[in-house]
Amino acid sequence: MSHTVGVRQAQKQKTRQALLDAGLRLLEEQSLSSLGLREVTRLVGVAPAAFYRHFRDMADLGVALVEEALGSLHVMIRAILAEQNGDEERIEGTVDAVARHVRAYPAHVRFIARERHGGVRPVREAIAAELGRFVDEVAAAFALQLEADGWSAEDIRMLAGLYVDHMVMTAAAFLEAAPDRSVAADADASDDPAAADRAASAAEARIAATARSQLRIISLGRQHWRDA
Amino acid sequence: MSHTVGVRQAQKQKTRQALLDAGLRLLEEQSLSSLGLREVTRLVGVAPAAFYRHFRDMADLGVALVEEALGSLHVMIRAILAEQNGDEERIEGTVDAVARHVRAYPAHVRFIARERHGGVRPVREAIAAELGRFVDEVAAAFALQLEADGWSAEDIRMLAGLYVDHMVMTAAAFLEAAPDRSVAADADASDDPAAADRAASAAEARIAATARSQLRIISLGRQHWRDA
DNA sequence: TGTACATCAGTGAACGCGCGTTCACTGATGTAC
DNA sequence: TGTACATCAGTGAACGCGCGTTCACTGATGTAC
Repeated sequence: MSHTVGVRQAQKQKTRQALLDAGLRLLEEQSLSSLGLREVTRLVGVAPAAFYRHFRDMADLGVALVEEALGSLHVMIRAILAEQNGDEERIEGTVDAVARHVRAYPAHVRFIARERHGGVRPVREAIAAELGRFVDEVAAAFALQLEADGWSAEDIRMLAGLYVDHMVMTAAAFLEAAPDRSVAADADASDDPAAADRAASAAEARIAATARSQLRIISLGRQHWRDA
Repeated sequence: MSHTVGVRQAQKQKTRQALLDAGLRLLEEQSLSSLGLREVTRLVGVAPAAFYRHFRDMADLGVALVEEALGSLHVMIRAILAEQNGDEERIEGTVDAVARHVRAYPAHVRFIARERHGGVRPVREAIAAELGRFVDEVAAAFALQLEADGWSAEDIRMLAGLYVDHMVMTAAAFLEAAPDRSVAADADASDDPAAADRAASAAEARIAATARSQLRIISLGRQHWRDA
C-alpha cells in the first residue's frame, strides 16, 4: 500500500475534478462560450492561475466534460442493448433508461444537448465523434438480427442513427420537463413546490408516452422495411 | 405617395435590420450568450448606445431573430404540405426542400439549431413555441388523411412531432456538411477549394440519402400503425 | 533512517483591455397653425 | 407655403468592473544517495 498514486497526483486529480464539477454546474445556466475561467476557479476556491495547471482553456475543459458525460452514456446504451426481450419490452426499457439517465445526470445531458451545436468547435467535434461511436455500437447490436433479414450495412447504420438521434431528442425533452430549481419564482405553477413536482411528473409521463409511440412507429417501419 | 411610412421610421427600421443582420452573422461562430452588444454595433457602424433604441438587451435581439428565422420556415413547410403526390415523392420533396432551405439561409438554421437548447431562456422558449406551432401545422395537414384511418388526435400530433424533429435534425446535419468558408486552412481537404466543394456535395448527398431512408422507415411505420 | 536537492500544484499581485450602461447632447424629421 | 416648436434616432464621452493571462513565488511532496 506504500505506493497508491502519490499524494501530489491524487490532490491534482481532486482539483481537476472540482474544476470539471464547477464548470458543469455553471453550464446549467449558460453556454460554454460564455463561461469564464475566473467564474470556475472562484466556485472551486482556487486562484485563477491554477486553472492552467489542468486545462489550456475553456474549450479544453469542455472536451474533458464531453468524455465524462458520454462515457456514462455508453454504460447505459450497453445495458439497453443487452436486453433480449420483445419489441415492446425493449421500447419501454429504452425510454425508462433515458428517463432514469436524465434524472441521474441532468447537468451532463443538458451540456451535451446545448453544446452539440454550440459555439465551440472542438467540443462540437468531440460530441459528434462520441455520438458516432454510439451509432456504431447500436448498429453492431442491430446487425445480429437484421443482417439475417437481408439488411445492408448502410441501412443498418441509417436505422441506428435514427434511434440514437431519437434518444438524444427524448433526453432533451425530458430535461425541459424537469422543474428548474434554480429559478426562485417560476411562471408555470404557484409557489407550491409539490405542485410543481406533480406538474413536472405529468409532463414527464407525457413525453415518455410520446417517445414510446414514436419508437413503435420506427419499429413498425423496420419490420416492414424489406417488404417495400 | 406623400405618406410612405415616414423617413424617420424607415431609417429606424433599416438600422434595426442591420443590427439583426450583424448579430446573425456574428452568431455563425459563437453562441448568443457570448455575443457582445459592442461587437454588433461595431459591425453595423453605429454607437453602442444606439443599440438600446431597438432592443432591451441581447436576449431581446435573439427573440427577434427567432421570429425572422422561423417565419421563413413556415413558408417552406406550407409548400411541402401542399404537395399531394405519393409517399415517395413527398419524401423526396421534403428532403430537397430542407436542403434548399439550408443552402438559402444557413445562418438562420445554424442559429435555431444552436439556440434551441442554448443558454438564453427567452430565446429557447421562443424557439420551442414556434416549433410547437410547426407541429400543429403538420398535424393539421396529416389529420386530413389519418383521421379517416382511425388515428387519434394525440397520435397524429406524436407523428407530426417525429417529422418536425427529424427535419430539424436533418437541417443541422446538412449544416455540418457545408464547407466552412470562414476558416482559412481547413483540415478536411487540401487547399483546393473546388475539392472542398466536391467533398461537401458528396457529404450532402449522403445525408440526403440517409434522411430519405429514415423518412421511409417512419412512413412505413405510419402505414402499419393501425394494424398493430 | 536521514539529508540535500528537484519537482511542481497552487498563490497572489499586476497588467492592459473591452465590456454594458448612463447621460446630456445634436440635428434631422414630423407636426400644428 | 412658411414658421415655431416637439420628437426622437443616433452620438460620444465617461464610469466602474471583471476578464484572461503573465510572472516570480512558496512550500509540500518526491527522489537519490
